[in-house]
Amino acid sequence: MEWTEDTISRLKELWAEGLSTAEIGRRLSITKNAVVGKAHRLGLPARPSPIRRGEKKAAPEVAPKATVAATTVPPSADAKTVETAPAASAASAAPESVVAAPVQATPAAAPATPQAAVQPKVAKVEKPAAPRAPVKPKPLPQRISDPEPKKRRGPTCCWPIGDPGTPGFHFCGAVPLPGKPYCAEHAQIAYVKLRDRRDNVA
DNA sequence: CCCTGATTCGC
DNA sequence: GCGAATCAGG
Repeated sequence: MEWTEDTISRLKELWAEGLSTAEIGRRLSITKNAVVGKAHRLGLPARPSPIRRGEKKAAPEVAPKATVAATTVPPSADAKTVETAPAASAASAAPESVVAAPVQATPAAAPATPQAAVQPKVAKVEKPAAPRAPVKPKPLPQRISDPEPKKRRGPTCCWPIGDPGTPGFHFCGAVPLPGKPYCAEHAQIAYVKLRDRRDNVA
């Protein structure tokens, strides 16, 4: 792996987005190990790791202090789902780019590439958590297509290009696939099967 | 089993 | 420096 300025930059970016290492790896076409390894060497801030290894069982200190410790939970959350971070960040950062991607909200809206849209695991994402919560008169999501034909600024691919916060940063801007927030080119790398990944010890 | 990230260690 | 192998927790 050739860690060029560009790839490193991209790594940092995605890492900061809160994507999982495997997810980043997929994006950069490398393994998660490579991602983690590099991230570590770069001194990137470690993200909430499930484990803690090399445990030195020293003092059986029970509860020294009840330090509140504001657990900073990055917005990684659903990185593993079908959609991936760029959309999220794009939605929040994009000045005028279309609304948030309705991709996962409307599975049927993406018949183009069933490979990604029809992940069985996606089902778990939708979980009616509030059983007794009164049904909210949720405002219906406005569709992508512009209601005003006259000022029809079509949807644009919101794949991030460059480093957010830097002058050159922008979004792809190409015409996205129907029902998708990305153009054909970026959709191809944005949607990856959960299976068939390179990190499961082939 | 699947996932996750961290560390180790041969290269 | 690199990353596969390994470890370890959910």
